[in-house]
Amino acid sequence: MLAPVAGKNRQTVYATLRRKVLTMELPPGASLSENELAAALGVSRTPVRESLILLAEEGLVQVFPKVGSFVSRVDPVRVADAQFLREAVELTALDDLPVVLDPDLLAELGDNLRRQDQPGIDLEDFFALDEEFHLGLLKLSGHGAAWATVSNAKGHLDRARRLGLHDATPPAVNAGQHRAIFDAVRAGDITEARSAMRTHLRAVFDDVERIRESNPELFASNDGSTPVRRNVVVWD
Amino acid sequence: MLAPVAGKNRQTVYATLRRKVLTMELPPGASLSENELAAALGVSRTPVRESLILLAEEGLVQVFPKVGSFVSRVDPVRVADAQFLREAVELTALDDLPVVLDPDLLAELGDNLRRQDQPGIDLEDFFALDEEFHLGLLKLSGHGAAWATVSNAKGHLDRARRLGLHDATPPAVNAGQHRAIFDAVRAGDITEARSAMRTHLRAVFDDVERIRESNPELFASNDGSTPVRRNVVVWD
DNA sequence: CGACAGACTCTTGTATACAAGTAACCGCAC
DNA sequence: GTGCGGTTACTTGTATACAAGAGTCTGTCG
Repeated sequence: MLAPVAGKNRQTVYATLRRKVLTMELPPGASLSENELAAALGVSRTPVRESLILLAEEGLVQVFPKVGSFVSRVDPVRVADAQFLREAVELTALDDLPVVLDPDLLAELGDNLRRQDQPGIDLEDFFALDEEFHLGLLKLSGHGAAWATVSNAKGHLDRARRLGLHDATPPAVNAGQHRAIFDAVRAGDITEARSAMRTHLRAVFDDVERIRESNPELFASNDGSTPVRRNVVVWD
Repeated sequence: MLAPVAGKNRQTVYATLRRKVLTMELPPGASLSENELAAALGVSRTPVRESLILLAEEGLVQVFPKVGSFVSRVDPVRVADAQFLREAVELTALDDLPVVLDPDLLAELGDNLRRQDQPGIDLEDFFALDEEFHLGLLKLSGHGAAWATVSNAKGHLDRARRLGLHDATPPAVNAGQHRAIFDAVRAGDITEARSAMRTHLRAVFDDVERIRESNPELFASNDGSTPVRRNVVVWD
């Protein structure tokens, strides 16, 4: 059951639905009836429908005319695409690092890393710090604006990571990789920074592959056929 | 005046409006009243509105509640962002080129280059070939899917290029740069390919800067202030 | 002549009504 | 039991009605 939201505008509905999809509260395959969502959120179909159109544009939702709307399964092709895009952007950004690094951003990143190292850290908190860390690195090279594109493209990747908590690399290991990148960046060793970043991103990608093997039902088939339509309605 | 479209569905309306914005038929600052567009296209407000929402998400349109919707001015920040993204993706893709290149794709690229070399080629045709060429290079390295993201992000860049035809690098020069990239790729010289690609993309970026100097009214101010709202209605 | 107030028009945002089609379900015939 | 046909409920797509605010224009008053 979805709780009604405060504001009844489209932005709120969109943000709510997007969050629920990304956090797997609405898992892949879940049915997203415009009428049901509108009733549950206490608004009319219009803002719900417009939100679904945007989510469909991001690939997080699939709309089948006259049939229904469903949360997308994780598409391996899109995951690989996001992985490549992310590597390309984050590695190239390292090449553009200025000689003198912004001390404020450096301090922020250092603080971020310290928080990542907290033992028993909540996974949602860790993901948030992870996002912030990578965004911070991009800002350091003056390409913070590119994060929006990367973030948008890697929606599928994130969903898989959030789900397969068991099979994923533990936060402590990720935090260690983050620190390796950060140390190399601070030392001005671009080559080492690139290497560490590549190792880190590849590890994330491998996580997704492991998750896929243990939770195949959340992934789309990769045989190039038409996407699955009728799905189990997992929600409620 | 906009001619009515064949199909009355949203996809058609969206494609029509997007094309008119990208080709500058609807120039930056043009007013986009949902009612007017609906009447002109022979549909209701609904598909028009949904199309405008998508275009706004791409940054091609700005919507001011209770005031109006307008074609966005070219935003230098977004242009630089798209430039960085494009460089990152296309250069990184070159690193991933396989040892043995797909002969079909090579033939396609060669044919494309021949068509680019036609003297007195129409500029719209050249832009189409340009797109196809860069997409082909990405396909060659197995990352064709990334083009969608690049293409989406570089909307602002394309608009500027299409407009400032006078100040832009002539097609023949661009075609020459394309051929230099292609030759290096075919020869397996990744370093040279990267160099040629960088030169080419930087030239495109410089074009935009020249266009900006001669057509400042089409660009948003880069002082970080709020975007211009009331604009000259260029259309009709 | 200038400034201010109010009406009016136009805008987007939201809610609702209608249209068209799909798929599931139920009952009947065999 | 099994297969088939019709009905029914539900889906998205589109059109329209209503709401609320912003901006302009005009008339009036000082």
